[in-house]
Amino acid sequence: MTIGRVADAAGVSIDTMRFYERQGLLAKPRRTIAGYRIYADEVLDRLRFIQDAKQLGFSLREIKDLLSLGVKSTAECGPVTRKAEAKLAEMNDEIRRLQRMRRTLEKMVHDCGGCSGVRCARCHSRRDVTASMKLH
Amino acid sequence: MTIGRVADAAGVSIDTMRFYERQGLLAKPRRTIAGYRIYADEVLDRLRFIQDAKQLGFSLREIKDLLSLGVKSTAECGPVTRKAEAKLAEMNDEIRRLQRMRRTLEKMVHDCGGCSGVRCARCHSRRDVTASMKLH
DNA sequence: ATTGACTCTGGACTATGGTCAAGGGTGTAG
DNA sequence: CTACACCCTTGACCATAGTCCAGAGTCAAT
Repeated sequence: MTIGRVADAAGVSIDTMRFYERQGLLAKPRRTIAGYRIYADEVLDRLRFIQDAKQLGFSLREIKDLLSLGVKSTAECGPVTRKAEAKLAEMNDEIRRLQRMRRTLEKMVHDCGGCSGVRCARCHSRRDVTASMKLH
Repeated sequence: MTIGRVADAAGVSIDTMRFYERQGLLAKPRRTIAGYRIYADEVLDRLRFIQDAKQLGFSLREIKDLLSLGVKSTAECGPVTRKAEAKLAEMNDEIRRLQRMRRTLEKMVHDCGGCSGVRCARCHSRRDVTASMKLH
């Protein structure tokens, strides 16, 4: 298959395919004499894997690592599971961070009811977060 | 105050100060004859505001908007509240997105116990997310 | 033979939030 | 006077995940 057919079948752009190749997520395919890339069907599995992993929140860099693990070994899933668990921990941190931000922002909106402006000259000395945003 | 003193006092770098100025978050300060930036103390309030808003998850672009609202009007906080509420909605979306990803990833890790590799040749036709990552 | 669709490479560009370096001028202390 | 710390501007660079473009070559059909 040429790059265009693969791209269509996988729902990615030709540019994305070439980009993934540069990034090491797709192996360098063989070429025709003219230099056209020729792919075997398996590349579609790989592209599917990449898209799934992206949806799970993995970065391309992380997906590359996952792929290199999976390709090397069909006997142990430990490393993959560990990566997944590490990612899970990261995601939990990020969720908690967002939740903290949300609480603070909610509080700010709630405390504001009908006040006057973003900054309050009387707040200068208060250094809890949002002190400078606190409304009268 | 010169830029270096302000930067030290606010805990940002000189480069950051100049960057904020370019981005329109800090007003262009007056200059000495030699061209040195001279700041009044109020710039510290502004920098504090920026840091607080950053902690709340606002982008510099959004902070710029908040500042322009706050500066223009001391009489209405409606626009600010509305921006905060819009941000809140965005954050809720993002939290939910992350939670969905987390659930999927948790499921994948859980279903995996002791299996063999990242990709499974038998999964080709299953197109729910993680089909391509599902382990035997 | 020519048209149109496809492919190639290399490099520039997007947004975000800065950081760093080069090459120069300024200010102050000894 | 000289050294050193500070400041100036311009412009390049980091990661992320691509997108887009120019200019050239290729392939298939008419």
